[in-house]
Amino acid sequence: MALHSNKTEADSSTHNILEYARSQCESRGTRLTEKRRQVLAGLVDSQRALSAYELADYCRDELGYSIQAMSVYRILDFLEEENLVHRLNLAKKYVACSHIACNHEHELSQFLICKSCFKVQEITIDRNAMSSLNQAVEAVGFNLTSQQLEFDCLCGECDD
Amino acid sequence: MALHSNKTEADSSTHNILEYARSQCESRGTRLTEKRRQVLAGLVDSQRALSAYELADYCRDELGYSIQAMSVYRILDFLEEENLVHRLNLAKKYVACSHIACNHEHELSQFLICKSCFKVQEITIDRNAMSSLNQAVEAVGFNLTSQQLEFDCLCGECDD
DNA sequence: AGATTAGGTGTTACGTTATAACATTAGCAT
DNA sequence: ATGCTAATGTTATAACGTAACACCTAATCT
Repeated sequence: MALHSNKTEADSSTHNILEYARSQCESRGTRLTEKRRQVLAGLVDSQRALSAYELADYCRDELGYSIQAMSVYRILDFLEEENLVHRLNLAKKYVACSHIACNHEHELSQFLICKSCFKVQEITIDRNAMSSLNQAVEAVGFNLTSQQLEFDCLCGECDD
Repeated sequence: MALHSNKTEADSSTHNILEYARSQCESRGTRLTEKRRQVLAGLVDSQRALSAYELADYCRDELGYSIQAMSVYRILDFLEEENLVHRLNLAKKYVACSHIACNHEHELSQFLICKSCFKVQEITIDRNAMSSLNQAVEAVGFNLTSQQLEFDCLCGECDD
């Protein structure tokens, strides 16, 4: 029995995503280093939103990778700039972009975050509703800093 | 010159709000203690969103009240239960409810938070837009935990 | 009034998220 | 190899928040 499970991090979908990430970075002239690949793999693999510290633990405990929490922060910053992960301010956690391996240009999406189990669901809100929101905001002299909104939710499993 | 400015915390509008808070607590059988009154006064007086620690500093430096940060947390919890303040999760700060001194039943409101100066503006989003948002959320099996949404913004003064 | 009880506040310690600063290592170019 | 830049390791610290316990004050009961 191994010291850690080291399960097949690279199952088919994870593998596809990492391949996409590699080509994405290559085309942008950035480097998807081994550590960065591992952090992204951990986040994809977990299928949840994780804090930087939780992600460091996950990489160590579930995948056998050793990455310092401080490095995780830096790597998450990098991955966010590459549009591979999203920082969720409300939950103070991070998720892999659900559209990573999609070919189509991704729509502007919003994030539903289960406050209990931290599953994250991306949705795309009706254009009229978004435009009505933007109008209401502008009417009082404000502007949204991002159209990628986040909403505290309960998912079906955690809701009573 | 005094050790602190101790400016007239109880200008007319602040005074009205504190009077409202007192009657509100009285009718609910809760106690608006001196410390609680001071914390609320500080938050109203600042006219911004403040963190618990910032509020403790504000009370000390601007109003001459000495309140421990830990007590501020407890008092903010109390004031939130009394519907006198709102916790803003996105900004990790707190604001006095803008409708405190209004007589009319307050509409369900959303909070626009300037990420730069932390001014907070409450708006009420179009009913159709809110219902369309709720439908989109429910369509994927989630539910909003609160209709009092928060949006990261820039206000007119801070926006370029 | 005095005793009892509950509520409120002071105090200390700790947990979590995040950043800063500097040392060290790895990868690349000349 | 030399040197440069990027990436990571390491340590310290800041900001936000909670937990636990001690102490004090206010309300209630007899």
